[in-house]
Amino acid sequence: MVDTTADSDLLDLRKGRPAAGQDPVKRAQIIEGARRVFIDKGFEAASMNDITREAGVSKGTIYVYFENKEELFEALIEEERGTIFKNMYEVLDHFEDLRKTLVKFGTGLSIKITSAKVIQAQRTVVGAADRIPELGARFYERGPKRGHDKVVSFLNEAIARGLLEIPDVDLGAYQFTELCLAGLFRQCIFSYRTKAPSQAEIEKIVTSGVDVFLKAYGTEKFFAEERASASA
Amino acid sequence: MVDTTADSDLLDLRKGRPAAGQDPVKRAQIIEGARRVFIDKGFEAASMNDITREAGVSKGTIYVYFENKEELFEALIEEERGTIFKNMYEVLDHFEDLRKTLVKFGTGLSIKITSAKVIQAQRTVVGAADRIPELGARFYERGPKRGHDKVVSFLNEAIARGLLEIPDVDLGAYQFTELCLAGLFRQCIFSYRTKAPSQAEIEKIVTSGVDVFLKAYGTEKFFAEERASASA
Amino acid sequence: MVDTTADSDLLDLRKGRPAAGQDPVKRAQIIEGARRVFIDKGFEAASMNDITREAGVSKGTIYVYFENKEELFEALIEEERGTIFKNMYEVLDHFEDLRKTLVKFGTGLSIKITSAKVIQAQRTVVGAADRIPELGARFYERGPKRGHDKVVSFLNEAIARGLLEIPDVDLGAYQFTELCLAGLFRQCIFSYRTKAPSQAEIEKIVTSGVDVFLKAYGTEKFFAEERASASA
Amino acid sequence: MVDTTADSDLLDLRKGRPAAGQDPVKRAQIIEGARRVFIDKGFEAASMNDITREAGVSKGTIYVYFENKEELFEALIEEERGTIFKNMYEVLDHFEDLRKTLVKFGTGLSIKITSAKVIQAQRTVVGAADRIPELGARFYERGPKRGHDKVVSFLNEAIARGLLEIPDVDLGAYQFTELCLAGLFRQCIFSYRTKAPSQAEIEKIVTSGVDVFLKAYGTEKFFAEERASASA
DNA sequence: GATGAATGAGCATTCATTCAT
DNA sequence: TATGAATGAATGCTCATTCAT
Repeated sequence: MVDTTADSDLLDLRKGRPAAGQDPVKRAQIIEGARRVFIDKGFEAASMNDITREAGVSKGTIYVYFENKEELFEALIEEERGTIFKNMYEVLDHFEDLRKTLVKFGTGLSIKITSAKVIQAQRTVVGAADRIPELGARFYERGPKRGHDKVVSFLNEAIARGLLEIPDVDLGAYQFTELCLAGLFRQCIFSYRTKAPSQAEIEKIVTSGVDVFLKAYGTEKFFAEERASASA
Repeated sequence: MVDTTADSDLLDLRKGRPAAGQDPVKRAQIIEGARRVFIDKGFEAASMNDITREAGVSKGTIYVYFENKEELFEALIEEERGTIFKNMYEVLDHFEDLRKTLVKFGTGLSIKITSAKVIQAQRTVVGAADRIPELGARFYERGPKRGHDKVVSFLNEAIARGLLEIPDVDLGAYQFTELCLAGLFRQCIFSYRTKAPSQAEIEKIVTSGVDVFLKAYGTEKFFAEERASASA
Repeated sequence: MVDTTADSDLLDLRKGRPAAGQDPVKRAQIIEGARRVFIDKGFEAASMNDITREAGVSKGTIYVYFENKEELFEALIEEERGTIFKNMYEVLDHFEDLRKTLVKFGTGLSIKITSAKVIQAQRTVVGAADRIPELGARFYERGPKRGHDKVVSFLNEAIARGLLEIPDVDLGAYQFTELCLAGLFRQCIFSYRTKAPSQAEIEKIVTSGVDVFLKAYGTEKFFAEERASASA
Repeated sequence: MVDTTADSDLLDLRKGRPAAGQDPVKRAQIIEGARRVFIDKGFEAASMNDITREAGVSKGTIYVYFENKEELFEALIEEERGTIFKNMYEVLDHFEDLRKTLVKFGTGLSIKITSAKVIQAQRTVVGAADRIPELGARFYERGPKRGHDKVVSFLNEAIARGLLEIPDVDLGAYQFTELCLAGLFRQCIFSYRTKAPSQAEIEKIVTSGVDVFLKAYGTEKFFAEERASASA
């Protein structure tokens, strides 16, 4: 009410009670409870009571932080997406050896996407996408789509360097991604596979996928350079 | 339990009334109603009343034929799977021109899998897969998996004929399928795409996919034959 | 199940279970429970659970018979209105002695409108009219308004017979009704009076009200006839 | 309880901070917020949060000044009553031309009582009267009843002057008031009329009402004087 | 064996009230 | 003393399931 101290900064460090719906700790607590319940049961089957119990906050409090069930779910997915796709594309930022980069990136991508946690999250989004299509769309747009764009950029760079020749880069990027996941995504999401593929399996798939990709799109120059560096 | 006594109701013209939950006509009738409702609304949003109405049978009767909503859904999916993947693989049965066959098969596959109806069904299965993992597994196993096996056979035939050279045929088959769907499956299932891709788009993707596949795995012999038939 | 007997008539007398939402006994039971609760607590404060308990039927059943709380309340009011205003206007149907008829009618009207039960019902409607104005409007329209129209007809008859002379018959009818209730309605509805006025009190008020009304609107002819019949 | 100690907070410039729930300024502020919300939404639909916002005080503070929602509402009605009926009866204080005075008073009364705001307030009181009968009673007693007494006084004055002859003055006063409202009150309170009647309509009703009243109760002397002043 | 009326636990959401700060 | 974040009982309503007919 009076004179906040002079060193009051961008971060409000006062120990005072945070404003309604503003306490990030409580927010995180709710999201964490929601994660457990939504991931475990799916959107429809999850009840706000379950979340209340799991989060250890009262019903009313949840509704202070989130307008309704749908918005809470969206917030969770937003978080989840952030976590999932974080750092996934860094390896594409510094252009070095083409094949190695593609393998490294493809491996990281496949591991992430087929990890148990991420598969469950994706299943939940897919299940909810039926009733809230925008939600699924938003998830795709800000997750996989963004990644796709990064791949396109990277491929363009390789084309500029004369290492690749791709008639339709956009399509090429999709092909690359799919080759890295060959079969895994569908197997996981339909729970035909009940646990994530091993690193070895993924590496085998990705190596082969990259091989196919490069055989199709690699230029003479690329193969010449590869032979040269191999004999070196 | 089967033969009801001779004084069986005059109205029942079939040979003896079937035991409770045993009449296959009624069963089909229920499944048909369930199909319309589940596909239209998804598992959670579908109400047993809707199904009752759509199937034209009473609530009680449904519960004689199926333990509960979940079991009815499972039965439907079992059926649906059969319908979806039926005839999809016929084109692979008669080996003719390799590239043309692959394109034709790939196109049919992509159209089917990305059709609104099938995407809906898959979304529902995925959504439910979390709670009933066997359901998703069974769906995959008897649907996509069986198709995959057909592709493997076909590729083996092509290898036998010296047209392809594939180190890991199983993996190659996955790669082929994924190349035909490049990006579409994920876009559809997350409802980033809200309607099925056009035939033209699919054809473009499949043509490119087959091209990549053949560049990677086609033998000298294959390309020689292709050049020959082209110049003919 | 087949062949309802030949004498099946307009009234379905079968003892079979009535269709959903069609059993008039159950309907009456629900309405009766609703009456007790709504009248006791008012629209908002009455809970569907209370009504469930009071009516001795399950929640679901109420919702089979009535779309929602509001509609249940409307149905109750509809009934209530019917009960309240039934037979109230019969006395106006056979034109006899003017003054006597007016007194008789006015007395009946006042007794009805100020009876504890009716006052409570009106209070409930008024309380609800705030949130559901159409409801109050409908109550007025089909209750008091209809009565008002009957009074207008009656007064027109009297005018035609040369017994009354009223510049604005519509207004005259309102004046008559208000004179019969002089003060009572407001006193009752605000619960300034906690019990219904006595018959004696009402008779006194009505007699006086009719007197005022006739002094204002009675014709020479009317008074002449009255004098004549008095001296007879 | 009143005198807080000398070291009272520097910020409080008033003579000692009032004891909890004792500051009349804050009390008025709360009542004012409550007025806006209760009148706008009715008792049930008004939320304490709305009032908090409208009054600009905290939830806790309201609960220091008023035990609960009901009590706050009661306090408001107490106030409101004062406001509504204030100045309504001034016109009766100076006896001048009888007919004109009655018309003027009747018009003012009808306009007030049928104004949207006042109807709203009355509806709310009526709605609540069932649960808190004393509230309605007190409202009537200190509002309409007090007005009624003023009318009685005025009529007695007119009787004393030989202008009126009324066997039962108390009843006459009720009759007069009702004649001025002929039909309007019930129409408004049941929301059959959704907006207040026009000044013209009220004037017509009141003029007619006063006419009826005077025809019934006016003395020879009154009519003689009126004829005289008319011909003057 | 079939029916569909009835059930009541369950849902998402609101809001009067409390109490730590 | 004043605050407003947190509470959780209560709301209207739905729907999978049961069981008397």
